[in-house]
Amino acid sequence: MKIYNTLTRQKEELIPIKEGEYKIYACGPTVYNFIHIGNSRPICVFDVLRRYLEYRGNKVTFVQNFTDIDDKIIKRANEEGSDYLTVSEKYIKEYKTDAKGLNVREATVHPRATENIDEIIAIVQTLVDKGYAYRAENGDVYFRAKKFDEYGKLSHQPLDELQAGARISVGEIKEDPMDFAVWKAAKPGEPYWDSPWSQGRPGWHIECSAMARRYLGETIDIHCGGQDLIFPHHENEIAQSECCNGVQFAHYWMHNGYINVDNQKMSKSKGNFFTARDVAANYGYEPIRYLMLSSHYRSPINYSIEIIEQCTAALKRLYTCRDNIAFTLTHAQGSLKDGEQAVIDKFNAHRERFIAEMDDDLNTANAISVIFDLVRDINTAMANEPSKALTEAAQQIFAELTDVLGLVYNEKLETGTTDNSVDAALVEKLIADRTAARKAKDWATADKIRDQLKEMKVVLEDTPQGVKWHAE
RNA sequence: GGCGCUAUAGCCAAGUGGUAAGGCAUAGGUCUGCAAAACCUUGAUCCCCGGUUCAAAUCCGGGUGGCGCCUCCA
Repeated sequence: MKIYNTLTRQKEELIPIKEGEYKIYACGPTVYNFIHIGNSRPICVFDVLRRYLEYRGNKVTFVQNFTDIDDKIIKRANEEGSDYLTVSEKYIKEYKTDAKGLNVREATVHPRATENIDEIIAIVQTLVDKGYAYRAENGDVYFRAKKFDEYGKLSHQPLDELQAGARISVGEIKEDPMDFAVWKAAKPGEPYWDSPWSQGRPGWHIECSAMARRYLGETIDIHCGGQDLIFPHHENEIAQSECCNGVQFAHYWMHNGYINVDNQKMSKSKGNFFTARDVAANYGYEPIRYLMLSSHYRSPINYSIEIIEQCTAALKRLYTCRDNIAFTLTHAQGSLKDGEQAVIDKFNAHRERFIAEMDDDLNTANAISVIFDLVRDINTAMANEPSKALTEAAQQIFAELTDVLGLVYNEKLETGTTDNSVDAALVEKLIADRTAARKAKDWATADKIRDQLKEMKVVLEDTPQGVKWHAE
């Protein structure tokens, strides 16, 4: 498999440290608010990376952190008149609700910054001992960016150019404008932990270095995150980890593109964001996941409601196919018939292509197109009185491929309506009445019943094998 | 100022040398009592101008438009 490595700016063959095992670290959310559509992109994309690696027979250890202590969280707590723990607990819970809705599997470990203070202090201590970090007079501890020769190797920014353009205030306390905080002394009223330098809290970048090392070791295979984290966050992580441990931090760096709104970057600070929760309320979560996978993960996506509706329509086709298979399975019989082996061969060819596309830098857009090609073949086969054996083969490969992408995971495509319950017994009775009316060629009555069912959000399909219905 | 990304049908979106995947929408057809679903058919001089090549959406040069990072942000 090849993936694009931000470090080298090219597609590279993905080779793990230990064959058959991958250690992946993904930067998780700072939990001070509901996640927005943009936040849901890395979550979905890297969930697919993990699923695919496992599908190909690898063991994956996937670590995603929660930043649960941070300026924004403290600010939020002050606004709400609560404390940082209340805020972070609340939004971790909300995050998990959204992640579950997006069909994102729980990470192997979801460490929290505040549960790893000892590890963080240990790393800062090593950096101070080695001369890479220093205590400022106010109790902050800063990293000497210029002391690390390779600083800038991920973002490919020459140090002096960074300085020229950066609007970094040359604080009195820092030796150099490029230096960044690894430990921040608490201001009055702020939460703090004891440390050799001051009562304070960890800087943002150091926590990822600490949690990656504690749960995955000094060198990991893949580090993931959004493109906006390349600088300074990931650059700083590299500096801290490599100066501390003396070995390469991550072999591969993967970064997803942005979600834009009206071609502008969506961000919490701009306020032009849509939360996943809000979109899900009207369309369900799955169209969001579909959208994230419908284009290449490094390309920008321009979000709009129209796009979400197109995604919903596309998904509907997948759900219809799945339902067609299930319906056929209720009456299909026997082993493979003449000519059906050719259909199986076609299915297998689709699987091969699916794998080839995913192997090419996780081309989910093409992987989806393969699934649609498969759907066409399955639909054709299902319309042709297939044997039970063929129907089961169709069901198997459909589930197999959609599961790698984590799509088609609801009992029915959520429409956002609050009441999805249907009285199945009543539906069956009305269908029986309608069937009787149709037999008597009483079309008026038959259509009336169909309209009645439609008002109940039940859609009918007449097939040679009987009436098929589904709730919308 | 430095470093990058991007421009493909009405909309979304693959495709890095051999005359354009897939989805949505549209139109026509098959099937159906009518529908629905499905299936078939239907649509692109690949932003512009040069160049390289037997051959370019794809490589090179130059434009133009859009966007991002360099500051908290997925």
